Amino acid sequence: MLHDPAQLDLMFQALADPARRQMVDRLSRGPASVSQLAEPLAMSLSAVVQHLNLLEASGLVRTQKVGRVRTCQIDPRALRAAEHWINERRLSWERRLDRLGDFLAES
Amino acid sequence: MLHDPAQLDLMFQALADPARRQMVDRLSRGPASVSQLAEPLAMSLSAVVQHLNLLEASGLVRTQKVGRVRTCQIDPRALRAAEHWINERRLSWERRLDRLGDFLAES
DNA sequence: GCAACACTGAAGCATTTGCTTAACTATTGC
DNA sequence: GCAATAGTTAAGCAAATGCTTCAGTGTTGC
Repeated sequence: MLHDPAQLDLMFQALADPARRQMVDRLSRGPASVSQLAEPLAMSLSAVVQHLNLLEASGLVRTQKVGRVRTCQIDPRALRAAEHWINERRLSWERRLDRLGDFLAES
Repeated sequence: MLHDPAQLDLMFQALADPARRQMVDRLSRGPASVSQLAEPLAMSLSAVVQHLNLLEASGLVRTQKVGRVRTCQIDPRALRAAEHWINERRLSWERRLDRLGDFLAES
C-alpha cells in the first residue's frame, strides 16, 4: 500500500513544500496540535490546515481529534517508504559504479 | 552546500514529479542521453529538457555535453542528502518513542 | 555542402498550488 | 447560557507548474 506509485507521488509532493517539511520537522520532535503546528509559520491557520490535509493524505502524518483539538503525529512507515525509494536508486547507481571499478581493475 | 535549505527545497521539488522520478529511476541504472531519457515518456523532447534542467538545478543529476549529445548521470551525494533529511526526522521520532517505552516500562 | 540528428529556447496556455478572507461548527470553561 | 477556543470549509485569486508548438543552434555522416 505504501509503496504504490500513487502514494509515493503524494509523499514526495507533500515533502516538496518548505512549510510542510517544517511541519514534519516539528512533528519529528513529538506530537502537536494544529495550532501548535501553525505557531512558527507565517500564515493563517486555514493555510496550515490545508497543508496538514495534504500531509495526512500522503500518509506522512496521522491525526486524531479529541474534543476540539486535533493531535498530529508522524507515521514513520511513510517516511521509511520515501527513504527507501531514494535509497534503492542510489544503491543501484553505486553498485553499478563498483562493478565498473572492478572491471577496470581487472583489465 | 548540499544541506542548505534552498538546495533541499529544489531536490524535494524535483522528486515530487512522477516524470522526473522516472528519469532518476532510469539514470540509476546508468547514464543516458536526453533522447534516451525521453524515450519512455509520453511527452515532447522539449518538456523532457525542462524537467532535466530542474533535476540539474537541484543537484540530483549532472550532465555533460560531448558533440551534440548531452549525457546525464545521477549525483549520489544529492540523493544522500535527501535521504538524510528524511532519515533524521524518522530517527528523531523513533528515538522519542523508545524513550517513552522505557519510561512506561520503568513505572 | 547539406540533410538528418540531438538538442535548446521562447512564447503561450490550461491546470494546479498556496495562499487569503470570511462565514461556519463543535468544545470547553466559567 | 455564552464567550472564548480550536478547527473547518468554501470562494477567490495571483503565481507557479507542466506541458505544447515552433523556430532556432550546433554536430555529424555521407
